[in-house]
Amino acid sequence: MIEAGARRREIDEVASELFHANGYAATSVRDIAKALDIQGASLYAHVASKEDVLFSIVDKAAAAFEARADEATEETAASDPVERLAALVEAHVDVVTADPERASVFVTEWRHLSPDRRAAIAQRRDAYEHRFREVIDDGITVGAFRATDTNLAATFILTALNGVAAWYRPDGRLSADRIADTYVDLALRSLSEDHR
Amino acid sequence: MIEAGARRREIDEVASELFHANGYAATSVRDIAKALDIQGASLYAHVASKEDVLFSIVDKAAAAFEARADEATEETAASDPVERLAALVEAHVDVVTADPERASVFVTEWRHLSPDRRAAIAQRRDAYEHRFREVIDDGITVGAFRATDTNLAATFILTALNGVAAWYRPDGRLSADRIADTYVDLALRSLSEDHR
DNA sequence: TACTCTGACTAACGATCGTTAGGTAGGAGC
DNA sequence: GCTCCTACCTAACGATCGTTAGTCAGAGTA
Repeated sequence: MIEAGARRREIDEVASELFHANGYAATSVRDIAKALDIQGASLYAHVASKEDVLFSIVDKAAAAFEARADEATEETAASDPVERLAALVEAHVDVVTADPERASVFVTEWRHLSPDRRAAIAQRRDAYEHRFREVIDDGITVGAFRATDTNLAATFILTALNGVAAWYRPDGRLSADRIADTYVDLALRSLSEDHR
Repeated sequence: MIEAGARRREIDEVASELFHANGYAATSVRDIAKALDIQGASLYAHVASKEDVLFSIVDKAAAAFEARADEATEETAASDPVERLAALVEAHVDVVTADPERASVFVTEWRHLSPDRRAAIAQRRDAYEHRFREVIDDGITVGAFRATDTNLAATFILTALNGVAAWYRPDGRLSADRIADTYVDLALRSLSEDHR
């Protein structure tokens, strides 16, 4: 009971790659099966539906973002908004670069979930994004940040962070750490008080 | 000969909406036809293939970005990099908000083009993004900007700009102008020299 | 009036889709 | 040795996919 399906995890893994590369709708159940060297119908011994696979991936990705944001928030709970935002940005980039396929599917394919699940994910995403808005607001209050519109600033930053999932390659020119550091710097400066 | 197919333009329009809402792969030819109150097969009186419709949309979007960037570059040719980048960012947001569905399809669905067309679009996109990298480099040279990695900074900004296509609604809380102004501010400050 | 062109139509093609049904080889547990 | 379970198989279901073929009403043109 401790081993909850090694094959099930393989399915999520190859499905992540295929959904990332070609999109959910353009990936068939038989495509996923072929990547595992089994028949399309055999997948249904492990999975109730194609959408279940998508949800499993999206759900895990959401949980990963939430967990790392929790850590980042706890570690920097009492510190100033600048450090807290830096920790949130770094955590986000870490999650993306740790599993870019999964993150990419989370960001771009969630609209293919059933209405119920889509709504649930939308709510979690909103709660997650709220953390960014909150820390930006705090920063404005204490005079560390300046922004004409908190929501827009948070969207600007979060969109840029999510975009990493679309182009990051583990064997690419830029290490995950380098990206995280640079993005923290860009995000903080986009909100910096002392411009010009 | 001056009227190059009013119906053809309608097809692109409704296809943009459907591709934006559900994605290219999840939108059938019959879906597009239904939105025009005709039969699926009747579309082929105007169009050679489904992919042609996608390409038409993507091609027009690419042309719109290029044209507005040309204008922005000409207007600010001799001025300083700060103004030139501001003009580029504003132009980009303008194009996106002027037709968010088309822009969204351009940003997210181009991978479903045939290899030839995909390569051609990738090249145009690269040339377009080069304008941003160039002006950022110029800004660093004259001491107006600071960035540890020009490519990464350009990607950060461009990703954020493209993201507008995903959430902008003409009847939403934020006007297109407001978004453009705020995003110009955020982009410029993310590169500002005098931080802290 | 006769002709052509335009923009639809119906019908159907073969392919592929997600999914179900039913079967079976092989290892684990009694 | 018998049973059960796991993980796969083959075959097939009905639906839907992009696309082609062939037809036709109506408008414009000679």
